[in-house]
Amino acid sequence: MKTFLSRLLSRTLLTDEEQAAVLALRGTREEVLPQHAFVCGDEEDTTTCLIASGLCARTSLSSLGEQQITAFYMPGDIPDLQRVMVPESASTFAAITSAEVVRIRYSDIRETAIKYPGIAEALWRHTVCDSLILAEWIVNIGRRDARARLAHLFCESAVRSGNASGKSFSFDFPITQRNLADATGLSTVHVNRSMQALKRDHLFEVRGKVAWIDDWDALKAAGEFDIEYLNCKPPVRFNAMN
Amino acid sequence: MKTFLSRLLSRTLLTDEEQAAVLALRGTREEVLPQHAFVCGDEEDTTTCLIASGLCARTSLSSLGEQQITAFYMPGDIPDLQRVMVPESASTFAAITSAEVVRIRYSDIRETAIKYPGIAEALWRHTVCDSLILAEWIVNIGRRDARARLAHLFCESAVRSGNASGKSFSFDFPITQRNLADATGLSTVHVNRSMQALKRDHLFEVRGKVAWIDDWDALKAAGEFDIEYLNCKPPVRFNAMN
DNA sequence: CGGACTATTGATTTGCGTCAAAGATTGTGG
DNA sequence: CCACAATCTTTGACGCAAATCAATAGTCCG
Repeated sequence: MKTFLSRLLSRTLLTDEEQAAVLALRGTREEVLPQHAFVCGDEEDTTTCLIASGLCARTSLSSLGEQQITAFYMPGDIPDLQRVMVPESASTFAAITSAEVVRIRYSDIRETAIKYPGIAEALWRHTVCDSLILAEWIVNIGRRDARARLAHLFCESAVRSGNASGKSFSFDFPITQRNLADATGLSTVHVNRSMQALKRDHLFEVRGKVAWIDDWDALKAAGEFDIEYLNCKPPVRFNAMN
Repeated sequence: MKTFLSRLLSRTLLTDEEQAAVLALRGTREEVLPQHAFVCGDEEDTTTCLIASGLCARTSLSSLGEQQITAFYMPGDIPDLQRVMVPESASTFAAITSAEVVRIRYSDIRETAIKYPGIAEALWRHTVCDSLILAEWIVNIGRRDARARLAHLFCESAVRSGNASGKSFSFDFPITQRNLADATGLSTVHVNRSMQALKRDHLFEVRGKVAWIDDWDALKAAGEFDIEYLNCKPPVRFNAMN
């Protein structure tokens, strides 16, 4: 629950009492194997899943059995937070790495949000930030070629990993080429070739589950990446802090 | 403000007092010409725009000057509602038809939401429903071919127009082929050819700004359209109605 | 050490983009 | 009410980015 709280605090100011209320949330822990799905959004399920560790993705299947990843989620995220407001919006998720998820009843989250307006604000802001990323993905998939599409995704990953600084740096990158293909709407073969091109140009490289960025500015340019949409602003609060 | 209220009421139950508070919101009215942009999201702007009439779209420009539409908005929608929570998330919108927008200070909306938890809930739910559509668009653009992509968009439009019922029906459709190309990530030429294919198969046709659907089930199948994500559920409320 | 993913490579095909130009609509002002 | 401009739609020819198919290497893990 600690990671969840710090994720909320990164965007919204919370009182000590509210912070305690977040930490008081309880759920049941669950292990998920790498590359396995873990929520099929059945009707009876009344829980939300907090990612405690590992990297996960929201996935949708097209009729031909092709997968599309619509978002990545990191520890502290609740990928189906939207169910607090729209319970019938079920989705499927997959663990990229091995992961631990904590299933929290969404009615518990809802009650906490009703009791503490600051928490409601934090959660609402969280869902908004999520949707800003979704809109950017539509632009990415709809209008950029393979190279730029991948570069953009790598930039986003770099910033969200929290390691983006300086001209060159590295960060954990457990995402397989198949996952990248699912996220960008490309084929695995073409992802492979495009990544080789990025490597050749000394922009981006993956060696053993670690990503290496040589020239951050050049990679951002290649992906037409504008960091704004990730909203890395200091935390705010509009509700009164009584 | 009436259309806005009824849009909120379609998903969330509000008390009479809350309804009055929504109707009490004030803004300045503005006309927008067809196919013209109308919010460039400059720093100083502190307003949100409610669509009073007309059809609008959220647009993003790629570096090559190509446009991507990430969402369509109808009367009663507030396309940049997210700014209530994340004010720096500015975007550009374009009127598809001639439109009237009402600029409301987002601080006004925020204060109303703080005062009336039911309104906060309604707005939060509204942003969630928006983002469900965004996720579906990612799947559409990422994994479906031109024909299915267009069919899916037509299905969504049909449902959101409120006219979808029976085997065949029609509804207003002022969206040009260029707009469709911008929304689906295709070229106008290919949109044209794909629409001719849909017409040949008696699935979908546009005649003079009116869409005609001959075989609703077949069109849904062609677009792999599952109405669930549009969340056409009766209104709910989780906050207490004191 | 063997089985199952994951990555890489080459050959071939195709859906879709681009370019270009001709009609069809629509809207505007004289 | 017509003329003319602007936008939208349609068509054809051509090229290319990316998909598909298929097979070979790595790599990880029990």
